[in-house]
Amino acid sequence: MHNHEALALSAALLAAAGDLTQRINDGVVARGFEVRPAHGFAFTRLAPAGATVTELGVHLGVTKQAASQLVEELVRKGYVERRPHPEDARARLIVLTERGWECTRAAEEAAAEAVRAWAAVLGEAEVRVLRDQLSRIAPDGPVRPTW
Amino acid sequence: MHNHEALALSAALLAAAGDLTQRINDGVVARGFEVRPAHGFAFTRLAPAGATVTELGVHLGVTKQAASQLVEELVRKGYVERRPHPEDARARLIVLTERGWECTRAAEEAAAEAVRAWAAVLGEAEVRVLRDQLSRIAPDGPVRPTW
DNA sequence: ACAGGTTGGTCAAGCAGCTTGACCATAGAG
DNA sequence: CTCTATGGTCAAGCTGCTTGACCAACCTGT
Repeated sequence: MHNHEALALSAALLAAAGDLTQRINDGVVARGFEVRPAHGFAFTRLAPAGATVTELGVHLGVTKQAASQLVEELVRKGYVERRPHPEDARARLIVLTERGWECTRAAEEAAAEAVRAWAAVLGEAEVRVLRDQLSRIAPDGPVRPTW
Repeated sequence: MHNHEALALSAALLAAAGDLTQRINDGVVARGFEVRPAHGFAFTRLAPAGATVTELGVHLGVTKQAASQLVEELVRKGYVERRPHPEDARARLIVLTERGWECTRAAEEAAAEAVRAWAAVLGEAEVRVLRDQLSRIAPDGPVRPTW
């Protein structure tokens, strides 16, 4: 593979990621939630069993202070709440509220919608292959919100 | 494909894009260029035959004012220069300097290096398939630098 | 038991990079 | 030869991040 092809791959990857991010966020906003993409990335970390502010910062690739500000905003908008951590009195466990779960489901719907558009171009099977390939590349790297 | 799988695909795509972006930029910086990722995205638009500030803004997904500021920074650092536009006296054609071309080549090398790491995991053929699939999804969408 | 260092979280200030709004010069249509 | 649209810059403002300082709670070793 020549050098300029590698750069083209990068550009295609970034364009696809940007396209998808915008489609999902647009879909969520259209369903009546006041959020930005970074919030969605936070939800995917919080959904399973909650997380601390510091863990959230690692997941998003930002400082814990920035993560704390983001949580503050989500609390204000009613999507999450801070609870005392069951095992560490210093920490707080951030968990989704019912509204937060609704928003997460809306994001899943919007994501499925966007991916269906891809499936129409590539075919269902190809999309599955694409997902499998991608998941082997950066298994649990941080989702860096800005560049 | 279930909804949560679509969201997982999105996450994988974003993580891969973030990973790749950082690797490329790290590689370019290590080769002695003082740039951030947005500059690289600008270069890919400027490389073929130059571009106007407005065109650059469209490519990057920002306002022309923001693009103008970015160009100003690149001029200051010696990577590009503003020339009178051959067909429109209002416009200016932004073109790469020799140093700009060096930086572009460095980015291509760094990108090839990063993609080689992927090929070690997926196999050369799979990477080619990946690129082809991606290029069919968002052919020339803007590279949105922030979210 | 407790001193010393580590870790989770917040407060506060600063800043980089973007946006909006205003403006000028040139282009292009009628 | 006006009238509107377009390319570009200047200026001001804002958002979301960073760095630095700090407190409270944890966790060692002694």
